[in-house]
Amino acid sequence: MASISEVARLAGVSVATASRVVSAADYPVSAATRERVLQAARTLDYVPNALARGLQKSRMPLVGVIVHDITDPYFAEIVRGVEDAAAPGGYLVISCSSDRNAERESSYARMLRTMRAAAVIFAGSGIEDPDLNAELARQVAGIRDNGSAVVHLSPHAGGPPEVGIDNAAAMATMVRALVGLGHRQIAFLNGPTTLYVARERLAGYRRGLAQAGIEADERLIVHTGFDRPAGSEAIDTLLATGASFSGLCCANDLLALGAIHRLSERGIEVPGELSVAGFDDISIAGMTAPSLSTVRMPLRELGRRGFEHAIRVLATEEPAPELLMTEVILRESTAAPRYASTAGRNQT
Amino acid sequence: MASISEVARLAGVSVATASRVVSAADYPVSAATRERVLQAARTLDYVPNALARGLQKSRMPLVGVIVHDITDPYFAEIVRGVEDAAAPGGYLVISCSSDRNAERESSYARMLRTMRAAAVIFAGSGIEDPDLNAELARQVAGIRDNGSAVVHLSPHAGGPPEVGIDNAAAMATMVRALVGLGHRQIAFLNGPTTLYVARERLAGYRRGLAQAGIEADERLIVHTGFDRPAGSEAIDTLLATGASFSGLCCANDLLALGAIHRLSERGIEVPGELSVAGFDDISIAGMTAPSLSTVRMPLRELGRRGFEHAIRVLATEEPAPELLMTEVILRESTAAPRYASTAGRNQT
DNA sequence: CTGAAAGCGCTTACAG
DNA sequence: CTGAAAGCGCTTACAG
Repeated sequence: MASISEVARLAGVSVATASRVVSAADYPVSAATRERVLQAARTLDYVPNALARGLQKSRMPLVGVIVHDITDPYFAEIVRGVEDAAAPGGYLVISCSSDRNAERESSYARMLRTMRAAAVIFAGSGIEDPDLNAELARQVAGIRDNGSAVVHLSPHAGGPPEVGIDNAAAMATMVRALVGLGHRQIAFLNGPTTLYVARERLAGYRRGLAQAGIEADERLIVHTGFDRPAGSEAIDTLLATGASFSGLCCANDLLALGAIHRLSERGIEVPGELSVAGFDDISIAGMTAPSLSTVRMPLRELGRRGFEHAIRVLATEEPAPELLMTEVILRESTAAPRYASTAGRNQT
Repeated sequence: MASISEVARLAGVSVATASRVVSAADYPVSAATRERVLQAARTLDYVPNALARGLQKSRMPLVGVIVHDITDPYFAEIVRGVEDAAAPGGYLVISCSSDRNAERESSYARMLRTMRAAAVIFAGSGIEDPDLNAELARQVAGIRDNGSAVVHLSPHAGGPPEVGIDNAAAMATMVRALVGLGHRQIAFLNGPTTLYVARERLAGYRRGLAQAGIEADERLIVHTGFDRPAGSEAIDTLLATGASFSGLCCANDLLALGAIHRLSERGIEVPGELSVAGFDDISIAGMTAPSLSTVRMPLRELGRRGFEHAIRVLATEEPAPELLMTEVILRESTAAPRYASTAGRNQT
């Protein structure tokens, strides 16, 4: 691999000058010299060594995105948004799947720190775990210390996200949408209680009911995981309570999809007998049968804006937190209750 | 950020010694000295600078995975496999979505080269495009020149993958499985003809028919894209031909899912009136309604093995190419044809 | 077992 | 507009 000194030699200039033409776009260099250097770089297939430059700056054009699982479409979409925003500026995006394990999050944060990544974006919700969060906080402090940017897209131990949405308000709106359809007995499949985002969505569920003047029935709230199997299992749990309900709000789409699958296995019609709503609007939400009513999170934009936020932090701009818009999308999985609004499906 | 020299000073040793204890695990250092250095590193929260080390080695523990789109579950799964294999060794994984644009592939390859990524894995099929492939070949040569590893998981302009599957054989097996169910008229939704993998799968379709003694009907072959909308559109194209068929093989799962969706919109029952099969076994294939019959590609393992292959290349081991096993999985989207095996659904 | 020193490939004051 | 030189933070022969 040709180095800048070889380019300089071939062009008959100093490495300082060569460096200026290949890197410092605006530094004054005579047109003739510039041309000679560029020509030399071309003939040698010169590719600058980003490590040498990064060593100077103590920062690499690398942005780590810490996700729960890149295989979860929610996160894939966010990562794609980050990529789209990052690529034009020459930044590369590192995917870090933590499986919601705080230890792995810290470990990834440390590796990112080691490589002096310019930015670290926490895409998933924070996990409640005092010990490990302390370790994570140390890594985050170290990253910031280095002048790198840290951005959260979801609530976490340290507080609200720098770029995010209002989870509680959005969930409350969805609950009210179901009420608007005529539902009064609405169950809730919550995500892991150790996840800050799940708490917010649960709070939103309660708030939505309260706003509609409906008292929450604790039997209708099931705490589970955040993936499809968890949604299936939760249905069994919910039905076992014997409580009646005609609507079901889920803390995310994957839960809703799992729930619908299990409901179909148990011969319960959606939305005929039960209306089901998700949250996130992952890409497959519109493609399932029935298609899923959900809260649209601007996932790709979230990734994009998260990166842009980081860039502003790197420019020491101290950008203000941003709240992105969400939208309730009613598709095929929700409908007016079949019976009178006070009747639940278990009410026989 | 504390540097190794600060650690050395605090421990009262030379930087050479400090470096040896924090990095060269096996280099002989007296126990007492080692302990003092470790202690110093701890109190200073020393995090080694991977850039300085990478500059030495001219290689960073970074592996770039060039995918068509990280949002496509096929690729997300592969990237996850790479992550799983890479993390234990301290490698970080870079996601590069090219959108099947050869220019963006080259651009990513160049950036990866700039950062001296230790490995570059091409997860998606190569794209036929002489000009751009020449540019891509230059970048790949540059990467190899640097001592980094390049691994393909799918066929490409340069030939077969280092780690992959036998696409043609697998598709032929699926065709024969449909024939085994009683189908004789089997249509094929092919991916983009510019993708080498699509060609192999098409060849497999033809081979499967030939093996079953069935002559291919060219009207039953539709060339389209590789995503869901392409599958939907292709159904319209196919039905417009008026040709009759009772089975449909698709070059990938997304196509099959799009096809099923459109079929349902047009009131054609799957598998009642038409059996549909995909290829890849992406994670949602088993969760759709009807669940999708497909060829299971060991996606995650492919990613894992791809990384391990790269590691062996880095150790100058010249590993042999690997062929991973596939498996035909018959789920709900395929069944015996409703009418006599010679009857197609358009035969009224 | 330990250390002094060169060098990896750049960038950037500083001087001219 | 151009160049000599220091320095970013490590690793690694080389010498002892």
